Amino acid sequence: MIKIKKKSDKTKLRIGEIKTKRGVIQTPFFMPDATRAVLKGIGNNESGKLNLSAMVVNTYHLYLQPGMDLIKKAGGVNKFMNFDKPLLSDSGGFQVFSLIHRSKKMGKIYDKHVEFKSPIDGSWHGLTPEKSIQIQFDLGVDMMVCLDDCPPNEFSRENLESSVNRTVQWAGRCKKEYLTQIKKRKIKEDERPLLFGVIQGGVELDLREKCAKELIKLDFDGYGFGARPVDKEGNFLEEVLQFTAELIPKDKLRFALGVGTPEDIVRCANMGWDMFDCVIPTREGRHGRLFEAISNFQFPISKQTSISNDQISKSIYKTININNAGFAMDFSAINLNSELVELRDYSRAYLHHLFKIKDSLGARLASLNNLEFYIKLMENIRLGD
RNA sequence: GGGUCGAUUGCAGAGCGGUCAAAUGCUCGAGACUGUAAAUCUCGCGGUUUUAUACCUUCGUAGGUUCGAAUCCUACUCGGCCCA
Repeated sequence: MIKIKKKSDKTKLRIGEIKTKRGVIQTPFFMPDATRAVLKGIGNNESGKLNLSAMVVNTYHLYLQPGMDLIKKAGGVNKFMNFDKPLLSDSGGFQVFSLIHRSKKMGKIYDKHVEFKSPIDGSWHGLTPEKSIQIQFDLGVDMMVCLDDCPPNEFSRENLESSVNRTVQWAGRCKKEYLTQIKKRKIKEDERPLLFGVIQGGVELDLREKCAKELIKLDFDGYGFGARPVDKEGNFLEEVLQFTAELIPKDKLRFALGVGTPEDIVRCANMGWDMFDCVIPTREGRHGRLFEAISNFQFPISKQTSISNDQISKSIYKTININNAGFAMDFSAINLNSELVELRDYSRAYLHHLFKIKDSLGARLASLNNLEFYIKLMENIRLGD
């Protein structure tokens, strides 16, 4: 499925490409989260400027709002949001389960399906693996994800085990429904969306292994890393990520869902993970935190492997909080090295001002800055070592 | 000129004898954010230190009553409104 073009001799980093119906994507790559079919505060037509590989939308959010009838009438989510590059839809598992794990009132998990309450209007909905897949076909995306049971990492072993069992069982139903939909919709082989299974198991390595083995039997295009990639204290689960990457067949795509900080991405790429998505660049941008590359990615960062996250982050980038008083009079460019004219021409003092007066242009500029940083980070990783 | 109401910590604005360094909101200062219930949330915001049911300074100014005053009284200063 993944065509490997280059491998590192020092690490597990692999550089390659994958084919989707909307085009070829160079790996490893990062997808910003456009959860509700919009890159928050930015818009989707920045793709030309930003050189995005792909983006992530969410089954759960779009099903609730604006609803699938509308998306179908719009001609699919790509058309609706005016984005012609590949899209991946997340299954909604993470959202529904995090909703329920945060408040039991918000839903209930059954073996066959999951029920949840819409936080928007309080209405009740059911989600089955089949329904999740059908919705994703209706979205018309390039890559889709099986509905999984996503537990918090600190769950008991017993709970993690049952979530693995449920995830595997649901993955089987997803695959079956996927094949049914392919047939029903008469989708040709080179037009079919890629399907990902999600490996759960929390921090229990043997459960990760069990989950991976069962999923591999079902044969997916790629496999994702389920659950949060960090523990409660925010420590990156390096051992678990490393172990899980090894479980996935070499010709399959490895998708580290929700990863992450730049240093987490570098480390995961060096473990052989191919795909990433995260809210960090856009969310932190909206909150005024800007990523700034040290030495503007002049050298390959994939060399940095066995050193700690802290060291990696210090050697790649620093962040600034544009809200801080020190920027009030800083008339230097937001980012002198940016490809985007507005990031070169607007000053930090002006961006500081925009945040102070809460004008959305501030969020937009900061998010653009961070996305450009992430995209350049991935381009740099793809240089190899 | 007469009457009347008011003056509170950057702003607005509670408080009307002790539990008040003084609610709340904003501003301000800082922090968090990892398959987005996040343009959100957290903390700080008179000073000092031994960080405490501590001390000092503060509720227009100056006095007074009281064990005790931002809160009551008197005068003054300034401001709003009403009447001349």
